[in-house]
Amino acid sequence: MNLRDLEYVVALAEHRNFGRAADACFVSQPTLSTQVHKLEAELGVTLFERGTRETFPTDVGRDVIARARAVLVEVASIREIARSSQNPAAATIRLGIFPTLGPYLLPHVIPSLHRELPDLELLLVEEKTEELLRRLRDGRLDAVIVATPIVDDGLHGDPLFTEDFVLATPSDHPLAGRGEPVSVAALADEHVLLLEEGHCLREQALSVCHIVGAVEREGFRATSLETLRQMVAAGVAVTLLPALAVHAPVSNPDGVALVPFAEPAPHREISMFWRETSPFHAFLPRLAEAFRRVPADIVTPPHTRPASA
Amino acid sequence: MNLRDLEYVVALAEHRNFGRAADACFVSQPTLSTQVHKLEAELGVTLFERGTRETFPTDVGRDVIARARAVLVEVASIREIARSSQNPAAATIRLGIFPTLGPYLLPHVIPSLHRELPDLELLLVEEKTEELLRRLRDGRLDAVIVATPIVDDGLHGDPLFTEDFVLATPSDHPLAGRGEPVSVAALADEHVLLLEEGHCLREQALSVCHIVGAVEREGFRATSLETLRQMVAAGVAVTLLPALAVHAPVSNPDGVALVPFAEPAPHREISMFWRETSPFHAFLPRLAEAFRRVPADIVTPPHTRPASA
DNA sequence: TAAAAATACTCCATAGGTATTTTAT
DNA sequence: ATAAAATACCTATGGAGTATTTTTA
Repeated sequence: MNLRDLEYVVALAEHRNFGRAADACFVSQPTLSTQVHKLEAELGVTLFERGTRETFPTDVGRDVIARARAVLVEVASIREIARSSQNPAAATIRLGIFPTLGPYLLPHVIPSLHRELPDLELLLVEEKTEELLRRLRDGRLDAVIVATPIVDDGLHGDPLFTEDFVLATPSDHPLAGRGEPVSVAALADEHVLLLEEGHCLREQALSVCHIVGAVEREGFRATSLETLRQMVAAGVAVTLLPALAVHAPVSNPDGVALVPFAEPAPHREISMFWRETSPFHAFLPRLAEAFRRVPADIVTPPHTRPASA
Repeated sequence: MNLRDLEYVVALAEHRNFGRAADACFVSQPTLSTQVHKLEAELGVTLFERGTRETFPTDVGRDVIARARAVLVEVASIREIARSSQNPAAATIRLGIFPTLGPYLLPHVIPSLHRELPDLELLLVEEKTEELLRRLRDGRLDAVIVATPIVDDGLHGDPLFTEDFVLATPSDHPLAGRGEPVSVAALADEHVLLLEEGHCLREQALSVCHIVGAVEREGFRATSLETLRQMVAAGVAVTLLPALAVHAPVSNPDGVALVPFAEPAPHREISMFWRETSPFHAFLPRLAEAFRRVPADIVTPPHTRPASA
């Protein structure tokens, strides 16, 4: 058994086809085929059921491949430990961020980040929270930025900031008023437009609705925050938008009125998470620090009670 | 990098000497030397400081070696998963047990265990609890039997039984009486003989002493339970012995009187622990079950309140 | 001057390649 | 009939050996 063999079985489990797995490993199909065979012979078990159309792992195969993945993650971290001992700041970090935050947070952070850590390479991935955490746990991501609370097991979390929600209404909506803060209670009996299932913003807005007695606007579920915004502009209903999504450099379409909530405003807590065993464990607090550099008039720094106006 | 290289650096970190590490890996010194060099070149870091008298890991080396160990544990578990898929009961289990229990528990369990699981190979290790847990966590043991509570992180525990303590006194001691149960409170103001530091039996007996106001007999600390027993026989002082240590097939020396405690008797909880990620995770409950087969007149099965007489 | 590690060099096991055959739908 | 996997066979990288030199306490 050697590390290359483990890459082969992991690739084969992934691609379910010897030829494609071989391509992914940059070897020929016979090479991958014989090596997988040899590993099966060495272990004395069949790891894959070969079908002509598709190849898939046996029960033992699944267990073995899960361990093989763990081995490869450890090996990658050995390489990273060695590299980072030369220059910790020259890391390549695979960072995941969820869709209703990423596009609005990154413009505030990336420029200064690039200035402070010029050798840092950030590979950004935008996925829903559930997928981000899955990828973080199995080593496909090095860190994620998500809204707390999360069910964490073996993950280390570092709070970044608290982001208030604001009310977005069609301009001619009664609640639009003249932009003065409005109480959350004013939402009672409103029909609120929400994102589709799986977005954490949907759950966050829903929990606000449950508290004050608002209900979801039936029949429409937006697939992105931008769609949501456009639907409000089209006069369909009101919605909750996170603060970063309504501040410069983001511009708001005509027909949408933004109404801040009176304190205590509904909000969400944003944190960065990584595996305690990550090879970047010592470096990631510096990255988190950079992500805290969002103007305090947009978000609230962690461990700070929102000041009542 | 390949798995053999990782074995080399782990062995070298262990033996702190190229020649001895090479012997341990069954290769020649130049082979190990060149392979370690190549790995250092590949990683671009020095993993070991070479001295003529001794060789030891650099800071990066220590981190790398820790990960290398983790890799090798995972690889061992891949082999074990494959093997156990053929015959789960033919496992070779490295089982640790602490010194004041092992010699008295095993005779009650091994014979029937051997009958029920004839293909099972048990490698028994007797060490103090702290060392057992260290070895369990780093993969040198597959399971341990220790007294709860323990600080567990990622360990799975399965309660085995509750073992009462009995009072052992010199035969001419006032508390010896005629063997009738004696209250724990009777220990107040007694000087109790204890084991040396590091034995969990010492801590267990000490906590009983603290409750009733007994103190440690100064000047003597026994290094084993058998020594303790002999010192009681010699009339030095009283002590607490665990139930299994005073029942057949163990025989007690002349000059020692055994006095049971009245309910509720002081006792200790014995459990088996293993890593949640152990390749034996599915099998070990069967082993635990076997270790519960101790006559109920000696110990109390788990989740059973001791019946008041 | 000894003990330990590094170097020189040789060898061969095996990972990997190409060409081809076998298998299953 | 066709796509996929297995087999045959060849090549060459690199892991492991022995013999020897270099290093340092």
